[in-house]
Amino acid sequence: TQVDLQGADLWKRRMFPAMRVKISGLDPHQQYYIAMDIIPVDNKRYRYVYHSSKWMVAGNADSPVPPRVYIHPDSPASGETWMRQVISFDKLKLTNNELDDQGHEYGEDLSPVKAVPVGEGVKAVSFPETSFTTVTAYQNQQITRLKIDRNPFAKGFRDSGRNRMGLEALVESYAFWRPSLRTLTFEDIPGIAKQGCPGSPSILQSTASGVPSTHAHLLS
Amino acid sequence: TQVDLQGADLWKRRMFPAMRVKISGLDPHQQYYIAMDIIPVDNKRYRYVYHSSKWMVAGNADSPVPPRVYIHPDSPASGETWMRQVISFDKLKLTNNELDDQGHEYGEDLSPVKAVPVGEGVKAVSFPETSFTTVTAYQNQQITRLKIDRNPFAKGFRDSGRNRMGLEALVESYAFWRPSLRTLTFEDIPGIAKQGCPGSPSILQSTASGVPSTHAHLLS
DNA sequence: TACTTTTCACCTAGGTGCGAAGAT
DNA sequence: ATCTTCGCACCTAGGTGAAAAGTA
Repeated sequence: TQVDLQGADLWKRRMFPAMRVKISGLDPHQQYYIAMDIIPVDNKRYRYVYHSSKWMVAGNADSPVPPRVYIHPDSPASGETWMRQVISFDKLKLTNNELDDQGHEYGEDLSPVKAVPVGEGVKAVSFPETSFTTVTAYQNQQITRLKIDRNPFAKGFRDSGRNRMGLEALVESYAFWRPSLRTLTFEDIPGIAKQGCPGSPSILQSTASGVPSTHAHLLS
Repeated sequence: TQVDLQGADLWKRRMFPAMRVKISGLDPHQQYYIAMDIIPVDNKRYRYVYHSSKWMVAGNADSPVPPRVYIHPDSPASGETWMRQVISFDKLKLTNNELDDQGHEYGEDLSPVKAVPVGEGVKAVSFPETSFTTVTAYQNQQITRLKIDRNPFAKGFRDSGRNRMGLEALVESYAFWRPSLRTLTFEDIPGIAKQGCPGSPSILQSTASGVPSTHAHLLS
């Protein structure tokens, strides 16, 4: 999935199809912290070659960034509360600014290994299917349309002239801003993932891609 | 202080000069719930008589309303967290709807005695200086001006033609949306309280007045 | 040129007082 | 008539993609 980290505030931009997780197996009466971090897939940067419609290696990633963790704002809460409904990380913000440590996120770490959350009784789970690509401009018109059609804040760009292909009916059949269980990816939309859109782990220009993962901090 | 519970959504209206409290003496490592409720001053309703500029008794209050408690959204938090900064109840909403129990507030109880929060180790503190009057229309132009000048959301009504008396300079000298320590009342604005504006405990038309008080719930 | 940062029109979401419309 | 409720213009606060402006 491509994530736009371009344009305006390169400072702080939400990750649009937000990470949404359902948890089970917690102690209902125990208090938990739940956090999320992002790990780079590799240390390369990519460039989109238009005529071949592919991502080509275009150098190495920026200098490694100290790992950061986004603690879910509902933390701490009881296991009962966490398990009651889907946990959404929709307020997490991406940035490439190394100085920003206001609980925001943006991984450009070298090591592809989880190493961030230190402490007692910490359990980390990684979701490879949530890997995404940070871009400065969407290189796929289908992705642009998805972003505009499904993000409420992009409604201003929804001129009906943009939706013209047959895929629009399928997109519309999905609930608005209600992604599927674990997380909303393009796999949710039939036809897109299978066409092989160029959104797998890779980089464009200056930003890195990574694998968001959730970490459940078990505290006393 | 008069609180507008009129016009649009009689449903849910914020209490504008919000209740703001600073707490000390808590156990820093203990978890606390902090809540607030409102208690009626009496069971009468009042009418503003224009020529005499006074509130006159105009009947009895509406049927008693089951007492409701507004739990501060930061609850639960450690004593250290609570004591670190001023606790603001600016998201508390007033309503006269008896069915609304979505954590909203509006007291029209008969008993002037605190009785709401039951539980272990509950401490309740009442602030008589925060008594206010719910009205359907502001009966005092100075109050209207204060509401418009100091509430960011009422900026659309700030035509400079309204501010003309000498009091405006004093109002402007105060920080915007930063009331004094315990709570923002008209006592914060020199000249208003001393002129005896008709905003002491009393009622206009259909709504009740009350004394907001904070209750610290000490839990394990 | 090539890349980064700022700006902007256009939205969502919600809080104001006021005036019109409804209800009794 | 009086009282209640609804609608509305006008704000705050913040999230979009696109395009302009800045930077080397």
